[in-house]
Amino acid sequence: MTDQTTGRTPVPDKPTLEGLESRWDATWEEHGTYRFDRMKTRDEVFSIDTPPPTVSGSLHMGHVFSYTHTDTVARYQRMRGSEVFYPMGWDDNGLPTERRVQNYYGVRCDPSLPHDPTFEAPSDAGDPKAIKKRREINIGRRNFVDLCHRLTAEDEKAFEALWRHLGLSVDWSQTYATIDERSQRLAQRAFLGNLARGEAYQMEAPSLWDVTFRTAVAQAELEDRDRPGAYHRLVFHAADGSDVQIATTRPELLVSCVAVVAHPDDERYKPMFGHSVTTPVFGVEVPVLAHELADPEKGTGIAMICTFGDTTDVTWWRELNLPVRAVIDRSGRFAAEAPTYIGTEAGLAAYQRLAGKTVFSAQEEMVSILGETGEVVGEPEPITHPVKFFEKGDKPLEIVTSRQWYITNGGRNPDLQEALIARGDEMTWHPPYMQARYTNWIEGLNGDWLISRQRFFGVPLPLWYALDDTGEPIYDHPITPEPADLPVDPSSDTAPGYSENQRGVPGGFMGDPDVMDTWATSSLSPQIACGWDGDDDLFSRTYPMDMRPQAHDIIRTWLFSTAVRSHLEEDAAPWRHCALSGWVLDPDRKKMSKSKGNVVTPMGLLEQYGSDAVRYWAASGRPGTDTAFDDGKMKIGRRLAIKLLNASRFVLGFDSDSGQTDSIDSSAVTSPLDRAMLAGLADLVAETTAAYEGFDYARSLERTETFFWSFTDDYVELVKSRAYEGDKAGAASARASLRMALSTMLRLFAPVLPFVTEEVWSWWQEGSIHRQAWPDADEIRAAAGDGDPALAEVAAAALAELRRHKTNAKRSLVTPVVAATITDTPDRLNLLRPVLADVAAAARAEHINLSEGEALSSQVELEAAPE
RNA sequence: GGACCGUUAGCUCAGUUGGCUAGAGCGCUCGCCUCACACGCGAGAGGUCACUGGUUCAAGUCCAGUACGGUCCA
Repeated sequence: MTDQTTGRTPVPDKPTLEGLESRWDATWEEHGTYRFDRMKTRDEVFSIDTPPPTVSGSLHMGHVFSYTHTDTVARYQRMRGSEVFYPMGWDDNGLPTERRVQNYYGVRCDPSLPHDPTFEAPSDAGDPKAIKKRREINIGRRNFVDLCHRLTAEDEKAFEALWRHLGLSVDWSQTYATIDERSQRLAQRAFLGNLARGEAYQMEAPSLWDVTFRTAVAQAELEDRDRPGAYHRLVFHAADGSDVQIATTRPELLVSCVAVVAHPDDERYKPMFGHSVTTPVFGVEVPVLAHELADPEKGTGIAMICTFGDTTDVTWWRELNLPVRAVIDRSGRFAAEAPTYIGTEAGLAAYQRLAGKTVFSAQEEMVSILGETGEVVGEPEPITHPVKFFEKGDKPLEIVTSRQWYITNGGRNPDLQEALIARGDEMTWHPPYMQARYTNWIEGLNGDWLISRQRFFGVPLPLWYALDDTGEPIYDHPITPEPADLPVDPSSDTAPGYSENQRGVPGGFMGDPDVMDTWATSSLSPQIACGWDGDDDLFSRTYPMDMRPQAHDIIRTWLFSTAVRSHLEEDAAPWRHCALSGWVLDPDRKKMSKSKGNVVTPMGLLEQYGSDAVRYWAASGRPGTDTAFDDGKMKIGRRLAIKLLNASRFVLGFDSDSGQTDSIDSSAVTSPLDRAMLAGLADLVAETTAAYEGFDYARSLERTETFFWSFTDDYVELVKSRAYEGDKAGAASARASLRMALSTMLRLFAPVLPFVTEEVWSWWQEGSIHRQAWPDADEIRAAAGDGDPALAEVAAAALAELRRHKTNAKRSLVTPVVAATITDTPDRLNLLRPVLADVAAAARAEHINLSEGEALSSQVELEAAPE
């Protein structure tokens, strides 16, 4: 029930946490509590670049963990008086969504199929059994993309509902999706800018290729996985009739061998440099070359260079100016046509046995051919070696030569590399050692950023190519759209200066079929959020952004690519602070991930323990530190929230002496114990403020919590009877101090426990606690006057000493004390004297004698136990 | 192989520029219906601060090395 005149709700008899989330979320929405006021100037604004979560699938505890950290900082900044700009985006383009749509609807995209305007989503969507029975339906690209939009729209709703339940103080009127029209326009415009400035270029080059997804992948998407393999010793033939044994893990690539290579200092092979050898089976003559990347310890110390077995082959190919002899096509199979450089009948016959085979079966076939010709020595020697995989794929990557688009990122330009590393110094890293990850990644780059993807659900590359008289595309001069026409889809929009019936015909045009890498759009999140494409006013008030939070595993991808784009576009670092959060580990200290099957879904936990409790767990994880999933910690958080309700009920149960429920009369604070408590509180405020200034929400929470528990366990017990029945001044002092402490601690807890603190605030104050001023240490210190925190500590220790007697006697704590003597050092007794009356009252003692001694001890006589 | 992080009570973790007898919570044991709270309160047991050496009046803290665990990159 709400009081009509004050807007306050009365203190309930039995306060509870149940239902706080939906009630306060609705109120905050109604009052626009987290709405951004765009009239504020840049120095008044704190802008947060929330990395848009990928909407495919579900949110996991890692999201809850990391986003809670961000929210605590957002709430702190808001209370400090900053106007917080805190938009939320969704990153829904790209492969994960495509896979999800394929599985959910049981469809497959076939870009060669025409658009079907009458197509409707399969009615058995979401039913894996039914889909398995009927098999996948092939649909055209536009129909497929429609389904992607449809599914992600549902996901976005579910995500927003969860975020609201968790209590993120996001301005929900400021959402975007990296695939929405505005983001597409912006991403294409940025790309065209890169192109005009020479930062984007296309190149026919070897690139890593996933044969399952049939797309190129970038360096940032790679991971090494250890796989079993084997060295096969192949016999090459020198001109003088001698043989050379060369060990390889990929004998099937023998046909694409272009050279053999050994270390320049390797005495075994020095005499052969400059000469040539012929390959077994195929009889192709290849040179013997020297290069320091050839490892004398590996295999026989001399390696064959193929097109392309691994990234070292690519390096050798580039640095040694070798020809290309590609045999594997984009589906990962050997080409049907035998290469023309095979000069022998036997070689051609051998190739026919490989044609059309996958890499795996071609290897078996090649080994048996080598066995037949006797050009393999001994048994294969099994080894385990790292193999490159697409992080989302499950087949080893092949290297194929293809025409791809790149954005420069320092991987081929030392000056740019240095400049990007220097950008790292413009940002403050939390924790600081994370900057090393950024620097190391840039130093290890070996190529530019490959941004084109042979996929469907993404932002199209905004380009067309003129076709020459034979129908071949003229890549050197791509046709670009007018800025006003953006966004464009070159596969359905007509190139400027052409008519649609010229598509695909000689003398006509073709659209670039590729889309951009997801990160080519999401790396522009500061530009998208801040209105770079036309809202210069907003941009000037929010960019560069103040804070970018993320988990530490995406430093190399998202963080870095965003830094690249801001550097190229704005000549600036995108943010002032980078906050890195750790991972959520399962109790066995393994990273929680879907593939490991150890994920816990957040909504059940939020409902079971309450959002504040789950946030408490999350905020206990220090910045950058991996944290074990721990529902025990959530139970503690829940206990804390309940304690706050009950302690508040106690404090607010006393009538305010001024008659105003919300007022605090600091001049009433006269008792030494009250002043001591408030002095400690002032120290707490100073410490937690400093912690938040360093983005250390965990430290702030820990200190506040410790203070709060001793407040309830000791201080409240010590002043309880004085507050109830003390003399007028003593009671007034206790009541005012209790209120001041409550008001302060509620605000200190508010960033972590937004629901319960708002609930309690509403019992006695007007407006949202989340728009109140952060507590001021000086103000509290002024009220504390000459207060010394040591008095409160001595009082608590004395009370504990008296409690111990009752506990040891197995008596209730309310058992009256007939006689008591406390012994302690003179110094501590001097601290104790001013607060002795409060100690005696809390211990139910009429009188306490003091005695000087070496250390704290006591003699106590309790009232006789009833018979 | 390179870089970074970590190792403190059974568990999860604090411990700031070196400075009293190393702390908290959970768990465990025992007790207590106490006028905010039994979803609570009180008390107790529990540690060779991974190891070795060094600096210092003084080291969990600083330095060097080792071991183990983790992450990122080759």
